[in-house]
Amino acid sequence: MSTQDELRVIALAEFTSAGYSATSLQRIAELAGVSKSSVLYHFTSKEQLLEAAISPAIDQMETVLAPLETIGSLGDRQRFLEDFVDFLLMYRLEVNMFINQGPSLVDVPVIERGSALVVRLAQFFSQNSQSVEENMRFGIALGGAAYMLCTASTYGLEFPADETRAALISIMSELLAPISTR
Amino acid sequence: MSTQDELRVIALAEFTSAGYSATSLQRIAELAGVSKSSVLYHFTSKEQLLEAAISPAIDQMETVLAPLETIGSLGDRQRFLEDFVDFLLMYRLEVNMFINQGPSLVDVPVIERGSALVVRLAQFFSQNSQSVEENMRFGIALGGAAYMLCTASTYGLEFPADETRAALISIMSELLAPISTR
DNA sequence: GAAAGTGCTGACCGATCGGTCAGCTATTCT
DNA sequence: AGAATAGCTGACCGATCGGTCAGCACTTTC
Repeated sequence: MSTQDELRVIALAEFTSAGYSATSLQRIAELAGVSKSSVLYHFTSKEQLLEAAISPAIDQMETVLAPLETIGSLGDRQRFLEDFVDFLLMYRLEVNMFINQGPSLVDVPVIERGSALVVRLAQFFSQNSQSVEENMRFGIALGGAAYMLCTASTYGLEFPADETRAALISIMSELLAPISTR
Repeated sequence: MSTQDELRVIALAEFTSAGYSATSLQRIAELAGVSKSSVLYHFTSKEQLLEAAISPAIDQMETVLAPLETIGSLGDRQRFLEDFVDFLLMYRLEVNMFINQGPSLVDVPVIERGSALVVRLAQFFSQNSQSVEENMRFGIALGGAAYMLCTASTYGLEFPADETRAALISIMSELLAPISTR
């Protein structure tokens, strides 16, 4: 792995666990075994390092959300949900960071891009219902999943990957099912 | 409201929205219309200001969790859940901060106290089941509720208080119901 | 073999951080 | 009236922050 890739991976892990503003370039450099100057050679600023760390996840979310407006049958919906859960599992660090720290990182372009996607997703899941509960079910599913996938390990909870996937799909299906099928 | 109380309220709001480490004492002082020195007169350090800001919430959580081990009937359980939801609503800022930034604030005593309470709560809701899904339902309910109560406003969502309470109780009851009743 | 480019470094910069301290003002206590 | 206390302040401190820059070693290109 190139130094640049290594820095991106380390930065993502630190940004997620300690927080963006609490993570110094110096610390990232030390963890990577290079100098701070080297970090700023590969990335022109701390903010650009953040962009590089999470933009692949936002790109992938864009791809996963592409067929959103064409979902028709319940089968379509189930397939989309599974793809979305796979996305959450694959990019759990990025998602957690976006969910937890996104609101304090407005004006970072990639964060705004992600926010727009979340709004689009929320609109889909509540388009046939303006009820408070319906909107809250979506919020709890999204925020809860992001929380589970990262923060849970704080309490020493570690789950097998396949079981995690199955459980997540099951719970989110339940939370996000159309009213008519509940 | 005394200057001290005002500082605590402002600090809590800023810590929650911008993050603990991203919030400077200077900024808190400016928002309160006093000098930075004045902040450090009322609170001996930034960390102690954090303690003062969230310890009332942790105290209240301790009170709410007190009857946890004596819960017997489904009625007990329902009453506890309602009390817990009321606690979440009352201390939404503190809870959000604890959930989102707690893991990066270990070694702060009040955070550790809160973590112990969450562990105790998790054990209750999964004591009769070590299944992955059961544990995840708890995590999603807790993390999701915390997310909804604060971050959702980022996306311009604002719900009436009473509807929020009812919906939250309904959703969390569903997520945390004993397996036997599902 | 000179020139150009890549990866990386230490020295250094201004700004800001959390925190200390002496001292000011106004109120309260004796 | 005088002493003590509470509330608050500006000046200042060392440390650390993100970021700049000249220059080093090495490889590739011409």
